[in-house]
Amino acid sequence: MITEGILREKLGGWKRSSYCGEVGSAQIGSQVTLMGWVQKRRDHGGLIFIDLRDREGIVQVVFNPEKGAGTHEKAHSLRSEFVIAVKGAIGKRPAGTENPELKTGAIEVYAEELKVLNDSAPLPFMIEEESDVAETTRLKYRYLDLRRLSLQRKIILRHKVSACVRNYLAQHGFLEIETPVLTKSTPEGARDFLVPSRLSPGQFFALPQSPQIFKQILMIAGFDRYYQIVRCFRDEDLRADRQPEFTQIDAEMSFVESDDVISVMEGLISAVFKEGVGIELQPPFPRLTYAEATSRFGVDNPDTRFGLELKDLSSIVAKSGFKVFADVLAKGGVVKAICAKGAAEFSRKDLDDLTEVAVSFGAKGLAWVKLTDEGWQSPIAKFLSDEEKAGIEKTLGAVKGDLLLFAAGKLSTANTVLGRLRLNLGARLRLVPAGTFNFTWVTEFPMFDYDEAEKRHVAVHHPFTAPMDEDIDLIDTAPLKVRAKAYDLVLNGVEIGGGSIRIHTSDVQSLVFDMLGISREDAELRFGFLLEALKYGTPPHGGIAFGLDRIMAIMTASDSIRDVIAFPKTQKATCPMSEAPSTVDMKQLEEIFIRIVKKQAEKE
RNA sequence: GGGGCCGUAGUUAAGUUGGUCAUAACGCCGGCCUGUCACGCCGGAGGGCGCGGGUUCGAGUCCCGUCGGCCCCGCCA
Repeated sequence: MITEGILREKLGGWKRSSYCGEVGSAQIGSQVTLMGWVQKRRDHGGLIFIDLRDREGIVQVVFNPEKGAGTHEKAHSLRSEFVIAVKGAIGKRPAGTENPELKTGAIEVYAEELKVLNDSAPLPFMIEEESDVAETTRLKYRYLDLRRLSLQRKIILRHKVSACVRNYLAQHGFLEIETPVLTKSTPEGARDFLVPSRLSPGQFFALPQSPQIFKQILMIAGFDRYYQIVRCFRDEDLRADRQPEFTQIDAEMSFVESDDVISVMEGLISAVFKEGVGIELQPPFPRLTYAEATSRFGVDNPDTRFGLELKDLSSIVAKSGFKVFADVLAKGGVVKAICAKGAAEFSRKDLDDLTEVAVSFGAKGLAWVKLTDEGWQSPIAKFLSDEEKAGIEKTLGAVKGDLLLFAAGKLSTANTVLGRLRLNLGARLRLVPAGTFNFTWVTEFPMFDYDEAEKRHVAVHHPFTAPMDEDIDLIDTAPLKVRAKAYDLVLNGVEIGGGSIRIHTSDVQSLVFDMLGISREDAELRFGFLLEALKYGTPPHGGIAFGLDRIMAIMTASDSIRDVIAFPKTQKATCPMSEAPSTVDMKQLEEIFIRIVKKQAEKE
């Protein structure tokens, strides 16, 4: 009896005959042995119903006092999440008692023998399909959270996708080769996680932000095609789609150009989405150049599931009497706008919200126009001529009932502001169709960007990306005009992967380092082994890396990648379950020659 | 580094202008119940409102600070 000490029986040679979720009408009449967790007990005093759960699903077990009083008595003591084994016969449920909600709802198990393998303390929260429990609590008891079938299905699907990736890439000649986790810090890019070396006092390993250099070295070594499903580490602030450790599907190929990589990877993504969500994608996927993507959608990761594209009105309002527009244009800026169909009825509050969005992305303010029965309703209407108004309406395809939103300023600012407003409006107006997967390659990224804070050029992709052949002479003269052989794959407005053709000659690599303000000495110190390797017969090569977590999040319609990672971290990069990170013993610190320096506030 | 939202029983939440407001549902415990699957019915236990100050005769309710969570900007080659 449970009340007099816990009853915990041994398996005693019992073998499971199938998973709970796998029994069905086909087995009616046959004997089964099932093992799993008690999802729910419905005790009628006489009949007792137990929903028995394992990773494949739930089946109803019936305990009847007339079929073994001892077994029935034991069933009475069962509680949620007790671990049990049941022997019995599969039977068709009596007419009218079928449960269409359950996959196994046509049948039930008539229990003859029961073993209570383990009990369970009362739960901190219920194991339910859909949970509204606070995420911290769920993460603290992640093993319970993961028992929820909805979460198990996501983790299981992730496994299937990984298996599919390995299968596809192996079939296409890619070799799975492991690269070091303890590696060398490369100051370009994200902040590194550092690991002190006990055997080299004062020196540190870094956890890889990606296996970038190693996979290039593998190409130099002649492996021709490499892949790895690999953990990467970046010590930056977290987001819903960013974890400090995340998983990449990483691949590299030799003797290829951009189109070759893209083509093989379209096959991979198609295989993965067939496996994952059962849809047949139709490669080749649409492509946009970076210039076109930012011009039409405002961002380099365009969500192409809906329209609401940006239009340039600069030429129309070039001689405008509206000072804000005129001033911006005089300074070389642009005036762009979007037209939200049917949004003329937006309230003052709606417009305030949109203005707030615009300002948060760098706008000075937000000019708007409602096209109503009375014509232009807008704070700026009086500054614009009829001719200008007509031109704006024509360019935007605006009609009565529409709302027009304007951004004036630097091209990049105007694009960003309208691009983000577009996304906000897309959600607000429910323009985004559910269940669609729109893939777009974005190509011809700029090689360099200018970092105002650091007063130097930085690589938009990474320092090993090759420039486009026709732009190579611009590196010295007009670096910001140089386009790279880089490509991102965007799915529903989310960057799910990116890659490039790499520089495979040491002279071009040195030139690019020069451009990035990395001195010869610095380059030698940081990437010396790569520069050295490039000298010894490096084949042309390129590759790509996909964010597996993001792909899985989209496939499973999850709001956060935390839902597709078995053990994710909180926004402060902690693990509520293991309570990592934590302090360590002084002895451990001494061994690695580390001393903790307290923050000023703590000293006092 | 910054902005926003949140923190009341195991869980999810309600708590008016500060004064029986500590409340509900689910869960849990006990009892009854042979067709339930949000089982039903009866009874019961359980928190002092994230933490620390302050204002007040009196504070989940106001103020300050702090910790934690989530979303976002910066950051993330």
